[in-house]
Amino acid sequence: MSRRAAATARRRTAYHHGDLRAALVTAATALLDTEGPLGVTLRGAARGAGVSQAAPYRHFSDKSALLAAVAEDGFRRLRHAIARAARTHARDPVAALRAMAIAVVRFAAAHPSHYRLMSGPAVRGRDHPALRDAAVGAWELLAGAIERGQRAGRIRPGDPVALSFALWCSIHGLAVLAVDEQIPANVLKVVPLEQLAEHATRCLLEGLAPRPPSRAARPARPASRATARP
Amino acid sequence: MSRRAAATARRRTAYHHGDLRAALVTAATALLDTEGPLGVTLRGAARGAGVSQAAPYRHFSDKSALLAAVAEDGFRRLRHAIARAARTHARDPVAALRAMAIAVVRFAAAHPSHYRLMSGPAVRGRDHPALRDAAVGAWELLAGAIERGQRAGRIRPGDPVALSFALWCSIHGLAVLAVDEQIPANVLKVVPLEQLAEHATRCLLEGLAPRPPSRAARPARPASRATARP
DNA sequence: CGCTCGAAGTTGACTGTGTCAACATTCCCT
DNA sequence: AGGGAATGTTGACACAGTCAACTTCGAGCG
Repeated sequence: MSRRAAATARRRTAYHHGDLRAALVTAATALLDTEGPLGVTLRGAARGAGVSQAAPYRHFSDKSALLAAVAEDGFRRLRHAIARAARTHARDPVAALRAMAIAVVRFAAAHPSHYRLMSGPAVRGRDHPALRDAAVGAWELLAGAIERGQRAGRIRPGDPVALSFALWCSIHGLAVLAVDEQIPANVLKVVPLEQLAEHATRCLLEGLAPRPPSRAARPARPASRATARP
Repeated sequence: MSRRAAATARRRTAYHHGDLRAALVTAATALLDTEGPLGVTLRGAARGAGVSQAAPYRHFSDKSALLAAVAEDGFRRLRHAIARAARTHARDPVAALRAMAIAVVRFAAAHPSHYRLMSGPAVRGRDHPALRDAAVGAWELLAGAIERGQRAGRIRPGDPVALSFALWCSIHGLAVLAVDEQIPANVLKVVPLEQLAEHATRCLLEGLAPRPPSRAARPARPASRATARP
C-alpha cells in the first residue's frame, strides 16, 4: 500500500492525488495547530489537500482513524525529541532524565493541541494498535534511562518499569496541566515551564520526605533554584 | 438569577420548567457518563430535560458554557472526595496525602469522561472563572496537607505550593493516564489502580535517588508492597 | 382585579459536519 | 489493448449548534 503510494507519488495527475494519505495527515495536523482540536475536520482536511469531501474515506475508515494517524505521527516526533535529549546527556543518567522531562514538556507547550489529541478521548488505544505502539515506544525510553541510572548507582534499585512509571506520571501530568492551561498564573509568571519540569523531576528524584544529609545524591548544582514562589 | 430559579422551583407548569438549568446539567452529566464525551450534546441534554432544542440558550450562552457548568460540578464533587479522604487521616499527614491521591484516582476511574471533561479542551479556564475557581479549590487541599506535614516534620521544608505542585503533577498524571487508558495492560493486570496511586505517592515522598538508611522517614508500614512488577 | 411587560420556552430555518451509495477516472497487470 | 481494482467525485441524509420570530406564563403595577 505505501509501496504503491510511493511509486505513484511523482506521477500525479489532476484526478489522482498521488499520496493523499500523507497529505491528509499533514493538512489535519496544520488544522490542529492553527484552529485547535475542534477545528480539525474531515472535510477541512480534504479541502486542505485539495480533494473532495469523501476522498478521505478511501484511506481512513473513519474520522477517528485520521486523528489516530495524526496522533501516531505526534508520538513518533515526541519519541525523537526524547531520544535526542537523552543522547545529549549520555554520561549523566540523572541529567538525561531531566533533559527528557524538559523535552516532553517543551513538545507539549509547542504543540498543545497535538499533545492533547495524543492523550485524548478522540482516539482510543485499543482501536488503533499502531498508535498504542508509538506511545509505548516513547515511554520505553524512560525505563531505559532509569535502568542506566540504576547501573550507575544514581537511581535506587527496584523494578525499572515501576520507577519509570512514577516518572512518567509526573512528566505527563505536568505536560497535561500546561497544555490545559491549568497551571495557576502566579506560578507560571514566576517560573517558566521548563524550570517546572526540572522542579518536578528533582522532587521525584529526591523525594518530599525529609532526608538526612547525604553526599552524592545529586551532581554539582545549587540546591535552591527553580522553586516556585508565587 | 438562582434566587429566581429557587423561588419558582416548586410551581412548575407544563410550559415553564421550573429549574431547567440544573436539569440540563444533570442530563448532560448523565449523557457524559453513559455515552462518553462525544455523546454529550446540547440537543440531547434538552431532550433529557424534556424541553425543546433551543431552550438551553435561555440558560447557557453556548454549548461550552453548559460543559463548563458540568465540569464545575465535577470539581465540586472531586473537592469533597479529597476533603473526605483528608479528614479520615487527620492524624497522619503522609497517610492523608496517600488517601487524597487514591481519592482522586478513584474519582477519575469512576467517572472517566467527567474527569476528562474537567481537564479537557472543551472548557478553557479563562473563559469560565467559576470553573477555574472550583479547580483551584480542589488543588488547594493538597497544599494544606503538605503544610501540615511540614509542621509535623514528615515533609521536608520548602515552599508548600511548589511541593504540592509536584504532587499534583504526579496524581493528575496518573489519573489522566488511567482515564485515557494509556496504562499498559500488563501493569494494570498485576497492580490495581489504587496501588498505583500509592506507588506514585510513595515514589514521590521517598524519591528515586538512592538514600542512605534513615530512621523515621516513614511510619510503620512494610517497605516493599504495591511495587508494579509486570 | 385586570393589564402589561419581560422571562422562559417553542418552532422553523440555516449552515456545517460525518458518512454512505452510486458513479467516474485512472493505473497496472496480463 | 483491455479489464479489474484502486482512487476520486457527486449528491444525499441525518444530526449538531445556533439564531430569529413567535407564544405562553408569572408577577408587579395601576
